[in-house]
Amino acid sequence: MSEKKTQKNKKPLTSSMEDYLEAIYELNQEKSFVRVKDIAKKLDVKMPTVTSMLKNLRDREYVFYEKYEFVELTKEGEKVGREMRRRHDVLLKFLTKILKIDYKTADDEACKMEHTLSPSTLQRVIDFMEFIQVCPRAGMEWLSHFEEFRRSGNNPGKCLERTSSEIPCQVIKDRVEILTKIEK
Amino acid sequence: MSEKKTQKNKKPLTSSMEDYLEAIYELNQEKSFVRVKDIAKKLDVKMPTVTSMLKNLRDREYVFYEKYEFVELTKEGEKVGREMRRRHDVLLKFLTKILKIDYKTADDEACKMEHTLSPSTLQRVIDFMEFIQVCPRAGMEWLSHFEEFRRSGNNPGKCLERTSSEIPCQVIKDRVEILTKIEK
DNA sequence: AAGGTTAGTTAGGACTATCTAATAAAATTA
DNA sequence: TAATTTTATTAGATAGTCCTAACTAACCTT
Repeated sequence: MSEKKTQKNKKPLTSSMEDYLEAIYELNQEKSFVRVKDIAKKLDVKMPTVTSMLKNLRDREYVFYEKYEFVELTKEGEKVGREMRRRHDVLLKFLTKILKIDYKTADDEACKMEHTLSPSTLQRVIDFMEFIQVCPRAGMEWLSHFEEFRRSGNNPGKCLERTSSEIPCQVIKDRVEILTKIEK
Repeated sequence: MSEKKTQKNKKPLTSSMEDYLEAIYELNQEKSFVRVKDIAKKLDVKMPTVTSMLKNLRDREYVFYEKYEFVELTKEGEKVGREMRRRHDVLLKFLTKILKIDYKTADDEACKMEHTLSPSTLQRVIDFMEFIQVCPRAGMEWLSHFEEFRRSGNNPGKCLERTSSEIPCQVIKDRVEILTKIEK
């Protein structure tokens, strides 16, 4: 019996903990050292809250932390921080580039969503964005009609007009394919 | 300056409270009377947790509740419950019909997302789905290529082939450029 | 290097959401 | 109706996240 210490004692992280790790990850990229004050500011909490969370994260081995010293992420902590950042970016892109939501709102929403979506759903969002880019019937030109559509009170409008040109472009088609593969 | 009681004492609801109101709303539609036990089961919590939440929601005037009696939503409570259900449905549709996520997963994700999205973002999701339906270049037939696209490891495949002759070279060129930028 | 400013910590409290164990009321059944 | 079962409540505990107030360490600045 007994959960061995080898099992690494992994209670799952809460959303809040993920926020802290993401914040530390970002600050670390900007500054190379991370202070309590900056974390507090970024997350809009008071410093004592940060201190107590750091102790917690230290116990769980996501950060190195000794009092009055700068904070550093452990390997595991960095992994989580980077993953949260990646999720955030994916969602932000989706919200701004596909749904055409303004940056500030989208950024806020992404913050909240990044904790809830499962990896597979997130991947599906990525795939969908890629599909829109690559599929010639969609693409950015098509998507631009979405804005029109909304502005006109969800009236089909120009989107109903077909494009008429019939130039074959095998070469460019190939390039699309190559690009798609490169991202993998 | 005193917050008048006329102002209705509105602390914002937590996600958890929203869950309870949604659950009660749904149970009410199935059964006409709602018991503590059923709420507990639906939300996967123990009965005492429900009891204490009901007291809380009663204080906030979202439910009528007297001990040992059935629970009912107030007008306000019903409004919230219905709204949560609506949000859930919108997200479920988006996840299953657009992103092609399987029902069970989508339902779980919708549960989590319904609390975080702002009304305006949710509306944007609705508009986007409508746009896809209405715009002739997209539509369900187009969307069916998304499944193909994924299955083939995100290879444009048929989606590209069958329409490459309809799309002007310039559009595809632009798309290549955009694709390149977005992945940066 | 003394004194002030800034940054960080400790102590202690509040609130939410959950649980278990014990108890009590309501419903069912024999 | 009395006994049993089911449903619900109370009491008390825990974990997590946040706060304010008071104190302390580290850092500048003269």
